[in-house]
Amino acid sequence: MSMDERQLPEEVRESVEQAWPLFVDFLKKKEARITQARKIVLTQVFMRHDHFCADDLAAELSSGPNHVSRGTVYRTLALMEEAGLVRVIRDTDVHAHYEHTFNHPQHEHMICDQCGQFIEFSDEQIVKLIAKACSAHGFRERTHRIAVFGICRTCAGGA
Amino acid sequence: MSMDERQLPEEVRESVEQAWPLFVDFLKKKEARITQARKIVLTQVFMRHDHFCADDLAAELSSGPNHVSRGTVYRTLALMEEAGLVRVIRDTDVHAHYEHTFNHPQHEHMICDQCGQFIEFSDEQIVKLIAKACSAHGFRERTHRIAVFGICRTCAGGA
DNA sequence: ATTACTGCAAAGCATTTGCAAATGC
DNA sequence: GCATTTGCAAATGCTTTGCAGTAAT
Repeated sequence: MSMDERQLPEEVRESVEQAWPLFVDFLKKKEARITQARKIVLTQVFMRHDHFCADDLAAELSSGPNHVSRGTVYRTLALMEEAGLVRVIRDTDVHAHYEHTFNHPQHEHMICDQCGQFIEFSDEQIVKLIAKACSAHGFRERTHRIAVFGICRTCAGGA
Repeated sequence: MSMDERQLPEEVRESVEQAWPLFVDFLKKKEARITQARKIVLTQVFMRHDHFCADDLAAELSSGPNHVSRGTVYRTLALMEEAGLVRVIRDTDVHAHYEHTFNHPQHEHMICDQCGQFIEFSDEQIVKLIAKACSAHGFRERTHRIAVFGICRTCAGGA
């Protein structure tokens, strides 16, 4: 329960010191509470260099002095995402989506947050730039996937 | 069990007539069998205009003359993906991945099929082009996600 | 005849949720 | 003190799997 910040690596402490006030503001605006558990989760997030999965984080916090339950970790991560402090880079939608590729050239998708509609678009330039980035990194591309999230014209304009 | 093709809409029948032989070739190379169930699933895939989820497809085939079990639908979809006839546009990886956004500007990812490593890259041009595509579609972007799948330099070069 | 595939139902597994106890305000 | 959170464990829901029967080669 202590959340003793003196034990944190320097750069982690720095990030936490900057990010925590932002989360506090967000929570206040939402009229939600500032709790120990939320601070512990936020701190643990910044302990990770980059990518992590919710479940690993939950496992790390499942024991020890800074114990936070699995459910709370998931709930807090959702809040942090809403606050813009964390980004989902690979999600598990309720289920997998497919499309057939036959007579259906590569294209990308915009997905409406509100109605869930998929809008297809394609851009040769983008495809080329991705290929370029790959060769710059010595990465052999098999396929790529672009998803843009936001609000579609209908949902934005209408009712 | 009949798979009576005379009842299929014209353009569906056409796609199936072209795609099925490709799947047959793929299965032969793999020394797998050409089965009724596999043809039914393939046909059903082409009945869908574009996006569909595995579970819906399974539901559609769970009764009626062209009955195929849920397990088989999932197994066949995996084969069709391997054959390149279908593309996953939104997947359920084992679990969700996150990253913090604080002091960590927007960037994209290359994900190695073999070692699972995430390689970060960013390209201002791509971001601009996506924004442009969005405004062309009247889509209000909240965020986007690019994932490139393939083989990383280490896995390609080494052992 | 073999051997792979299918169907079924049960198991897996990350994530979510209900509820009583705890904590922040 | 009152309302939100938390922890726990049970539920959820998509997907996978084991196994016995069935179909393809």
